[in-house]
Amino acid sequence: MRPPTAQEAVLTELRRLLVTGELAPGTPVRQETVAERLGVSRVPVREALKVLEGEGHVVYLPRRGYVVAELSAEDLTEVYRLRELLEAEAIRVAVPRLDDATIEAIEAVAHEIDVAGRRRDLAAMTAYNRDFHFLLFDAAGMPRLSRTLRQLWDATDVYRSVYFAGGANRTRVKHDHAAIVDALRARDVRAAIATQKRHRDASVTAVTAALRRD
Amino acid sequence: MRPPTAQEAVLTELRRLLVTGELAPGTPVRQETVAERLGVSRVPVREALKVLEGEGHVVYLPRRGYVVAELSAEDLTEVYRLRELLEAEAIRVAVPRLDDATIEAIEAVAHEIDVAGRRRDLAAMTAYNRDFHFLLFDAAGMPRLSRTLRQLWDATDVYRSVYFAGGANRTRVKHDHAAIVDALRARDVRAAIATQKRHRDASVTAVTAALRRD
DNA sequence: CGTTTGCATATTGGATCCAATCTGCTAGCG
DNA sequence: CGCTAGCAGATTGGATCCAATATGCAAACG
Repeated sequence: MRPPTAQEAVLTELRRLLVTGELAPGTPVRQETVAERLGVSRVPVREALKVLEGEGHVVYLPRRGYVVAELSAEDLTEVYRLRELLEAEAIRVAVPRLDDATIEAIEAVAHEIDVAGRRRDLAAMTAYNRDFHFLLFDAAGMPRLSRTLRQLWDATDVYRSVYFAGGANRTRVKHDHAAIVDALRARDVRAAIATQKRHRDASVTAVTAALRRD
Repeated sequence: MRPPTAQEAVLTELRRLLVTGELAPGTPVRQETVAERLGVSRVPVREALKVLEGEGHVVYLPRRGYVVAELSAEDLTEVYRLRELLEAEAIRVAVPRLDDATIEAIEAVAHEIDVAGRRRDLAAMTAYNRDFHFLLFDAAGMPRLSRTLRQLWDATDVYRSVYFAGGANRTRVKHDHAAIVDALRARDVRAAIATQKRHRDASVTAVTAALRRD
């Protein structure tokens, strides 16, 4: 019963279609199609699309409609560079503020990723992975930073799921996350930032490779 | 002319109302009121509001409507901290890429700020001031960075205009801008970043003071 | 006297309808 | 044979209408 309004329901569903790739980059989004698929009129669909436009998931061409955004290789590098700067700041602020309960919550989520990985549940993995990292980022207590980081993560969600698909990457992720948790426990800011950077770099090369295959 | 669609016209007008403070922080935005004031229906108004919601200019409460966002002191500090990180990156990338024509354009805009200041034209000053800084930022060739920075600038636009109101600040701004241009001419990244930081810090203290007066 | 219930009004959310524009195809022209 | 004009269908943008919910006030109740 979460969505009291239809626009939110549409938004949630469109997001799902976008991250799973069912709505592939480059394809136009027909308002009528989306509307009747979800059993609503075009009005809430248009409002949801405006939100997605602001997040960069779709591009809007007046009188022509909305098209699923395509990510260029340069755009991808830029996203990861900005993540590097902002995630470092988030970790810098968050680590000294972390309480034990939060660290344990983070570790618990890391375990969930592993469990989801064993049953090859990609959707759950990406969702838990996000939780893992944002539990840490949010602990900085900087809502605007969190929001900006979420935007950057959103932009590459479609492409990042390919990273989890590879079995070799899964063990790597598990190892990286454990290393991050260790750094948090030790309250070691430098180690946390460095580990997070290595972790991120591993995924950017994988995603870049996936992007080139298009 | 420019706005082929009504939603864009509404968006532009609402932005103006927000930046000038005619729509003060905390006041609810009545869709009907905006609609009839601009001679359109509520539909394009709602789409424009969704964009502004994404930018953080208004907050949306389902079934209750939109309210002009208020900026807390913590939020302000956060915005400026993020600007510090991202503007440094923009300058780092942009300065080595700057050609003489761009530097002269930047200097020309600095002169325009001064001219506008002499005739006490606050609106023109803030607009030119923005041009001055974003000519530099955009030169980094990182569109997503530019977009993020614009969002951060937008968030504090209402409050920043008070800074330009003070005559003492005007001469300070003139001096700072000249120092920035000098650093650009010398292709001195460190100096440019340091100057920009001092410049920004001066405004944050002024804006914080203005905020407390609320 | 304070609290709560019920009702009238204001306001939002969504559906439907119509106008404007874009797309693709066909036919006419040079 | 290629190119342009124009027409029909598709699609978007916007207006209007109706339903659902929230708000404010007043009267009834404890």
